[in-house]
Amino acid sequence: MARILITSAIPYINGIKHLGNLVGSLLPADVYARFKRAQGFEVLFPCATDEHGTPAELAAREAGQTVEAYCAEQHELQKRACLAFGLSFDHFGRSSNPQNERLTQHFAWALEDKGLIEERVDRQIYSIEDQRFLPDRYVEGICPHCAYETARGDQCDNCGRLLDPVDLINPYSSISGSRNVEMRETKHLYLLQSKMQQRIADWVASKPDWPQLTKSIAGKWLKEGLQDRSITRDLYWGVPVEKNGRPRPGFESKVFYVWFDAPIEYIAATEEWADASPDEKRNWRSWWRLDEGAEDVRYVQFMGKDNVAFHAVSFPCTILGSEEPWKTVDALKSLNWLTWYGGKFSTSEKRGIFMDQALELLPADYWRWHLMANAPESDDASFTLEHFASVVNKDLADVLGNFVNRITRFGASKWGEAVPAGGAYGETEAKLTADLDRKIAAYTAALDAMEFRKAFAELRGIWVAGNEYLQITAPWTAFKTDPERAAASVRAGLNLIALFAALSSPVIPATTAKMFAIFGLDPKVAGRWPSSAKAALGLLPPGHSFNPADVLFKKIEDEQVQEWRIKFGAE
RNA sequence: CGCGGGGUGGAGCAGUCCGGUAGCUCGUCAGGCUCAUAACCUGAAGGUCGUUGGUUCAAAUCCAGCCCCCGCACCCA
Repeated sequence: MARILITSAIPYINGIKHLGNLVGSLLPADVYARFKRAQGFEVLFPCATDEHGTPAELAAREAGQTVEAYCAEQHELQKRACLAFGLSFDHFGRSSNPQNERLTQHFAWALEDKGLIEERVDRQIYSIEDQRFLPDRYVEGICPHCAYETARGDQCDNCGRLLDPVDLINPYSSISGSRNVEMRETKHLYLLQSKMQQRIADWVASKPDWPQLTKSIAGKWLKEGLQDRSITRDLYWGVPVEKNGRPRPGFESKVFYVWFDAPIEYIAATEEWADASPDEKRNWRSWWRLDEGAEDVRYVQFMGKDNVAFHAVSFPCTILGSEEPWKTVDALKSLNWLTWYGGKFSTSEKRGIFMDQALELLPADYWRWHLMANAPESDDASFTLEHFASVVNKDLADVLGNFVNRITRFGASKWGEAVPAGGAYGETEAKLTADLDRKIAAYTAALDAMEFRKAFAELRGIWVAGNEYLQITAPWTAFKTDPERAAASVRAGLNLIALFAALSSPVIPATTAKMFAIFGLDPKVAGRWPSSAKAALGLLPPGHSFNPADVLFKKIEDEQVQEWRIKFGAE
């Protein structure tokens, strides 16, 4: 059976991520990983924090910490939040670890060897007050094209033109505001992406199954023509620029650009995963090297739409340019943005809910269900607490939770806490299983296609079918006239709980565990992806004992919504 | 002429690539049921698919123009 490698865009180190980041890549990747594991595939799902770059340096300085200490602390916070959300990474690494440093230098060396890297002298803005070269986005000034007053160094927000910061009129540092800046010459390494134009175009053309959004973004970049780009920066914090194992002359105070080393961390995190458990002799190269066993690997990436160009074009330049047999992405799922009441999630203005805060309000599954069932797939989607409460109350509490509650309570009250014997499945059950098989097939197909909204609408329909079945067989009525029939109906209902648990495991794993626990089932065995509803209805034999669970989901009250609205800055 | 995304019953969305009875969830209303978290099940009302024009036997779907909304502005994706 094929192996599946899954990555999510790695979260930047600064701060715990908000719900938009979560649903944009981390959560869909996790849902897909859990789905594929349940189907029996060998899955590897590594993740990491993206730690390098100017923002981390500045944030550390503001916090009065060294950047190393700052990143170590932030990494632990993020790791804890991800685990608490049930994100099932096989390893959660750090792009600042030695594995990534070695691999980044390896790729730079390989690219240079193939004539795809050259030194160029740039003129760049140096801020005397800040004692540093200013990256493009930290230089502001007047746009030379449209005279807009606060154009950023990389792009004018008024006329949209891409700019070179040295062309700005009256430039100043947006870090300190200082106008005491000057132009200095400095050497940088350039990745000659222009030479890769045809190879990337051919490679993209070999991926006809990519979704619309992905193809259009990649197509746009290719149409405009790939530009050579600088892959080094004048920073302290990053992968040092070396040559033959020594600091590269003229680059002693430079590091690789964060966007060059960050995607390499996908590979490095896999190496970290192997190194973390030497006893198991994990072979990370068998996941990434086509010459070392990776030809049976299917690689699926998840990311927000802003990251598509880097994954569909830039990172492939690095990989393909090396001319080494590295695995490249097969399927690429990109999501749009989640907005907070139609506006932006904002750290500084305290708008929106962050992962750690969310879990203080409600368990992870509440958020996971709502976010995935309403994932921003075709367009940006707006998160509102009102919508969240409505979806949780209806889908989780009323449809699924209530189903489990009504059948276990009724069964226990009439037959005791064991699956009732007696009666036999008949025509109604045959119709039910035929209907469920159709729905399960549609659900499975949607998950395979990574169409999450559609998938979870199907799953909800499966839960509803359980309630419909109980309504039709009405064991509470049948019990009076035909107890055998009622027993069969309750037996089917109890088995449906186990079936629903298995089917729900990708999205609400903690609830799945609770549902299996009702019957003392081992999730590893019972959690395997169901192939036949008919077989599923016979899983729990008569006499199998169970414990009616507490209510699975509590409803969200209007007062809570009001309270949270105020607390999290809803407009 | 900046770039990109979008306008489908009260709300949120699917359908648009590959034209052919307008679909789903919530909400509303009515009925049923009473095992269950005032829950569940059934049914109904409600839309000339932003707008104008074109192509066609036929357009939400194809073509052209126009209008409106949302991102692209410290932090952030």
